Amino acid sequence: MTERVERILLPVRDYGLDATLTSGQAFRWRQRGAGWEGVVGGRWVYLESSAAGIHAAANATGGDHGWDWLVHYLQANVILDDILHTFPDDRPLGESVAACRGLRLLRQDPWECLASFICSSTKQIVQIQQIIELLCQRYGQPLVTPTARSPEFSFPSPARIASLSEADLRLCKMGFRAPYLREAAQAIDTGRLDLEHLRTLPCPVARAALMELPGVGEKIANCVLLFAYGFPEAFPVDVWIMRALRKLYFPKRKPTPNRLRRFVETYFGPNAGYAQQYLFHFMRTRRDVI
DNA sequence: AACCAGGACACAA
DNA sequence: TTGTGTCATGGT
Repeated sequence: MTERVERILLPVRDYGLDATLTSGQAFRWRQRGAGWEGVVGGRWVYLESSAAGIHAAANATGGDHGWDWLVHYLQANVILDDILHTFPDDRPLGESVAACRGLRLLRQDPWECLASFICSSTKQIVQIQQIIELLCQRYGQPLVTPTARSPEFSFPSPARIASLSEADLRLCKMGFRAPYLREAAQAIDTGRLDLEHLRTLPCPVARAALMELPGVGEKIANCVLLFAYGFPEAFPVDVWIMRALRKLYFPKRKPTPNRLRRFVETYFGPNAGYAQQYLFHFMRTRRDVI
């Protein structure tokens, strides 16, 4: 089939593309040449940053709303300084911001984000990437890509995954998470959970709704609230963040879950989720410092 | 080669 | 409420 690649320059400042795409919030970006190749909203995309901004290449779609979908995904219209100014002024956060210049939060598709993080529990990021890639290769739909390029696949829909057996899913190396993913897909496919409706709800209500799903606890729910719905106060606490918080802010003895919740939602301010992402990426890339 | 990974859950005390 | 075992897989 024929395809035509369109290109654009998004003139965005303070955008750390590498940090953003490798900070464990999205799992389908692969380094290719000087940039990154991935799939957004069912389209193949190539991104490369330069001093002028982000160069993007994607298939022509028929000119509906131009590149709005990509600007929205990248959150390229967000004024990063406005976010950073709301952070508390302490040393670990200051070092994290300095080391992770331009780190952003993406605005992902809720289903892909939810499914990805259901597969994430006690897995390293590289393994999560492998699981997601297997899932897409096996059960996604082939996408139009530039010629002479390896085939890309869409992220399988809730209906598609709901139609699979647990054994089918285990072929993607997701182990005990397979029944969780299957049941979540069924809940959404049958309409028992409406992911679009969650956008309109207050953050705590949306969190409670997500946690109704098997295999979705507070941490995974917060990842979806932050990375897909854009609730900037959602604060996922994984093992890395827990280690950082205990060492930096609770050196005496470890806080109870309730104490920890109250701390992160008061201390880090209205954009606690952004602060969390900076601490997380800093911890994982400069392990020696903290 | 042990140890651990962007956890959740059932169950014990 | 807080602690422990279990689940599956493979990277480091």
